[in-house]
Amino acid sequence: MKDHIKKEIIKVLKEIYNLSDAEDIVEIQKTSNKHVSSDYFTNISMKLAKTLGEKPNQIAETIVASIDSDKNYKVWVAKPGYINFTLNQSVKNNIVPEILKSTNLLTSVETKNVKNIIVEFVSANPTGPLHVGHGRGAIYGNIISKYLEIQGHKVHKEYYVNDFGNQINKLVISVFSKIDKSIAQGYSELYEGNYINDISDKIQEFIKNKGWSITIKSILENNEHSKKLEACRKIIVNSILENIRDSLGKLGIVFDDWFSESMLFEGNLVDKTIARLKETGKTIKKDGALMFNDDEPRVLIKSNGEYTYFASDLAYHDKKMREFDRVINIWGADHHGYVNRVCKGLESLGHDIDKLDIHLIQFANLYRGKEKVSMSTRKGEFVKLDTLLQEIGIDAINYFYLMRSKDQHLDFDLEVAVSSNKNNPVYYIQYAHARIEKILSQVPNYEEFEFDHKNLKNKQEGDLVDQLANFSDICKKSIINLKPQIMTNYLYDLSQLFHGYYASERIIKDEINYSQVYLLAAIQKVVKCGLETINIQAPKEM
RNA sequence: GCGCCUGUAGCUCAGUUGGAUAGAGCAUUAGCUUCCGAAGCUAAAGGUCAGAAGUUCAAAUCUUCUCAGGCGCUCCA
Repeated sequence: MKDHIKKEIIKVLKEIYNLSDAEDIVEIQKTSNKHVSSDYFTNISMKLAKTLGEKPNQIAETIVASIDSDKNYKVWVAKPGYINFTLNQSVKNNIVPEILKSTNLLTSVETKNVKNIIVEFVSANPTGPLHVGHGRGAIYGNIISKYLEIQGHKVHKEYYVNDFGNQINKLVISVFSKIDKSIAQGYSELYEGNYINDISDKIQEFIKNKGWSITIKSILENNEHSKKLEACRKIIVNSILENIRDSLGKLGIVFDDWFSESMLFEGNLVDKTIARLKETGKTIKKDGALMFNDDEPRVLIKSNGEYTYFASDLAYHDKKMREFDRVINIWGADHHGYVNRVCKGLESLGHDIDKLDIHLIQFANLYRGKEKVSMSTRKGEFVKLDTLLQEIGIDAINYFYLMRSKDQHLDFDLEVAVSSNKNNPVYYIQYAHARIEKILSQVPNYEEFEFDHKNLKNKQEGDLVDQLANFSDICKKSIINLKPQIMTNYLYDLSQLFHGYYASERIIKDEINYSQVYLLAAIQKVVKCGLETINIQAPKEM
């Protein structure tokens, strides 16, 4: 209908004003103002006022006078020159059967340009269980991947495992020092927490089973035992990774690959990447270290010969850039200072930086009522993601982490998230779905009756129909632009309209208006579809 | 000091490509059950869109500056 109106306007403009570029300047917009009872409007007369030297109102009247009359809508002018189009309600009502007939409500977001995309997210260091600080990135990365899949792209979800370097050594020391306290000497800020104790038990059992009759200290310090140390290191890292994988699995997050940093070194990829970087002349030697010469020199190889995180990260990204059409990283906002460095490095390696998309996620604060929940990672006193899941459930986790733009700091109130009332948007939306289910179950034969577009007349029905008609646009905005919060907001608004309607209009009555039942069925279908796209269940009863 | 994000009602936040009188929820106040789930609904009240200047017929939205908050600027990862 929008396109039809646009064509009509263009036609008129060409006739009256002989405008050759009418196609480019005519815009038909959806009316969002609540005080104006129109569905679409155009601002074309304001745009033309200057060049034509006429008042916008006058131009609008002239255009309207030339528009062929159409049964489907009314055209009218409003100051200072808006041309409004009010669609006939019963024509709009046809969205209801259209939705019900559709086998896939999301076809409008499908792409013709299918790409091979890697989404890397979470990638928390394997030095402890996931805590609530990891939650937002995990849920966000998962939905971004899903959104890209809905669009038809080939998506590869990857977790980058930093199992190389200092923090892993520190982890090993932390575990070993539980067996022999003297090992901790000389180290500060070792990892603490029950999980460290659990793993040290595991190591002790492993050593016992192997029948090794050597001290834990000698495994660590004696070079003869380097293979034994390596075996222990693997057990430690793997048991943490298992825990992480398990936590993510409970959240419905499954990765296609867990790519390990040490693989980069085993395959000499880091050296190869650095060698290529050297060829570009962008590296310098300074104070015995090899540096990438960006705005500021950035260390690749330390003066003691160790590689920095930056070095292996460049190798990793180099690999991703070669293997995929589009590379997406989900990082915490605290990494933003690092973005430029990686981009510059990749550019020097000859990559098209437009292929790389780094999503920085702002931090989320958890509250229990007014009290802020501490996220301190010191001494293991953090709230684990598992604990959060147990407390509020998977649906609330998804919704609350997705309800705000990634650029927005997020305040997440646990008391609201566990409440079973209208204060909790998740319950409110799910309740709408369940309420409709209850009604539909009482008229199981409704499909034997015809939908009549003339039988939805009141204001609330009109508002609901408009909101249903918006769904396709909302999907585009949310799914194509990768903005889940647009979906959560839409579903909340739709539920609100529904609950108001439900309270004022009785559906099951002596003479049932089956068109109303169809309307509810369409609402339910849209709610369900919307919830599914953001990984939330649509319960039939609750 | 430099960089990124944010600033809209008492609180938490929507606000589409710049459009008409600024939108919800919470909290507050006043109401609504012989009836499909009150796990709900209706209404009132609440605004210097951080501030200033600019662009425009039109600015919460774009530009510049100022102020405030969060985060980052290691031979850390």
